[in-house]
Amino acid sequence: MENKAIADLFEEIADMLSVDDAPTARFEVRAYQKAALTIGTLQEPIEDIYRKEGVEGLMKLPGIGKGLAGHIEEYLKTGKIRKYVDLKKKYPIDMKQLTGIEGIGAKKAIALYKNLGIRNVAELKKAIDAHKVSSLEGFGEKSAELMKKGIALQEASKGRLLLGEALPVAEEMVEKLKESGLVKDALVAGSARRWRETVGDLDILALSDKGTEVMDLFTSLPEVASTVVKGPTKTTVWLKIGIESDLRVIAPESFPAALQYFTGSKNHNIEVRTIAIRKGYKLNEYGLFDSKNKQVQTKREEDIYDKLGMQWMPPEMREAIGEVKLAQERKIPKLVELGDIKGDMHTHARGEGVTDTLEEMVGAARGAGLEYMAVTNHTKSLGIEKGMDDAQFMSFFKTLDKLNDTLKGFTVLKGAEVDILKNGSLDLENGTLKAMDSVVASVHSNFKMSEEEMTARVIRALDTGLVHILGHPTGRIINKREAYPINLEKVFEAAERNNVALEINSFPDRLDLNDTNIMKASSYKVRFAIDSDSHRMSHFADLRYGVGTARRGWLTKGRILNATHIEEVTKILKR
DNA sequence: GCCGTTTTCGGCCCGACTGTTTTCAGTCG
Repeated sequence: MENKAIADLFEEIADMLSVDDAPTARFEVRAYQKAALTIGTLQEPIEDIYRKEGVEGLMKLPGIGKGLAGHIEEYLKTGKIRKYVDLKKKYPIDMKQLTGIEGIGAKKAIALYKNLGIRNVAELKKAIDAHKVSSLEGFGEKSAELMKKGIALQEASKGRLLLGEALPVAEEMVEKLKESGLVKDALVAGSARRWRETVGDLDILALSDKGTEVMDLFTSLPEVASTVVKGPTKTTVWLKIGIESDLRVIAPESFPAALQYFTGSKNHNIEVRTIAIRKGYKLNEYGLFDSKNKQVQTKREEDIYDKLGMQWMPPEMREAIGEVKLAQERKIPKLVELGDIKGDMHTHARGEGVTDTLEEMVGAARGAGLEYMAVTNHTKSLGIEKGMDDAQFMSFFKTLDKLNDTLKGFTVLKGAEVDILKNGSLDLENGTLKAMDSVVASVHSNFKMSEEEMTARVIRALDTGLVHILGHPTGRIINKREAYPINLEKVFEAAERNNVALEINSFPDRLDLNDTNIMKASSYKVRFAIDSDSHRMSHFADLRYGVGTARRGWLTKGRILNATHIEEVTKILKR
């Protein structure tokens, strides 16, 4: 996938062009930035588009014309772009690293190079300490100090955080704003509202007419490490968890538009704004305005979409991948919701546990509103997780039978998360597996196989006909481990053939399948299982991340195996 | 460098905030 590399190159070309004095240069800069955004957020590998449709295919992308399509072709063929190489000779600096520091943009980075020969952050640090920066024209003591702080913060920055780490912090801050009585409403917008698997910052909106007081409270919250900028309507802080957070205080008449605007995505907003312009409106974060610049009354986000001839769509869909057209045709699907989930097909619990007991896990599942859970412990080859052998499973199932006799209105299903061994066989006897209600099969070892071998391994497991659910189908751990090489199309075919549901694992660092793979899979006749993979009581709360991911894959309730009551799920599992 | 139901030429989003500037430029989103 070359998308990121090309987007980065375009971004850097834009930065280097931004110091050009030519009157058209600033528009060229914008063109490169827009193209970088398009390519950076493209779902499909750009090399696939080029392979299938050539330069013409590239030119169909928004913001890509003849010139930029030519650059992309050049990069795909030769691995470099001449224009970039030439500019880089002029400015041999680590642009991405320098502009990554708060307060440094392209122009300051280049000014630092021209005047002091600074090429990277290490050299910048030295120059600041030698008081060379503060004496530079256009810079001063304060900006030098700010840069120094920026460097320290960048070093402490965690980049993009898991949604599962960031969202609870955002919710906590929103709660404190609300409790203060200073705001009429507050909520999380941005990529967190879209349930992206990772977030680069947290955008919070507050409805209030006491901007200054709200901001004072915000900057003094215990979650905040330091304040970056502070004004009555917009304040940016660094959070202790290593990312930034923006709070915007919005007036009531602007709230729907602000919510729409700050939820994004940027590409989605560009599409929506284009429609607004075509219909004679102007849409910005303050409101929807008609051709006489008079604000159109909107009470809710829905009203804005409605005025533009569109159906409202859930934030999870707003990634400019076809949802705008669907909204115009009024064909937005009703996405699965957390409340639709009736059971959990993949949990871990023991009769007597080192952590939480079986009874405690059942209590937690009930507390999460579930009607059933399959207990699917690991199998013997996973020693580190105390995997059980055939005899242990059969004896454990007797414990489950006894437990079920004591439960009313809740069912514990018998299952296993059976290891898919290196050769594709399953880690338990067929007879043991046949005694189970729910067999989740997963790969936990030998990740370093070729794509052919891994694909054949998983398909062989599915073709046993003994598997109900394929657990975390790609094995990726966000920010830690890549997906193992596997031909998912072939796996989806095998899942369809064998009536195997594909898991959407809700663990915040797994979310596997992810949104784009769910989309790909949904063209096959397969069900999905949104599972918590709970190892302790608190993990059931993570189901919402799996649901968010399913919604980002545009899934409806009807596609979800465990969005059915116990009677029906039992029927489906029995086949 | 892109783009076209006001244009194949002449437009291209803009507001908040900060620092160093005495009226504005750079950064950010």
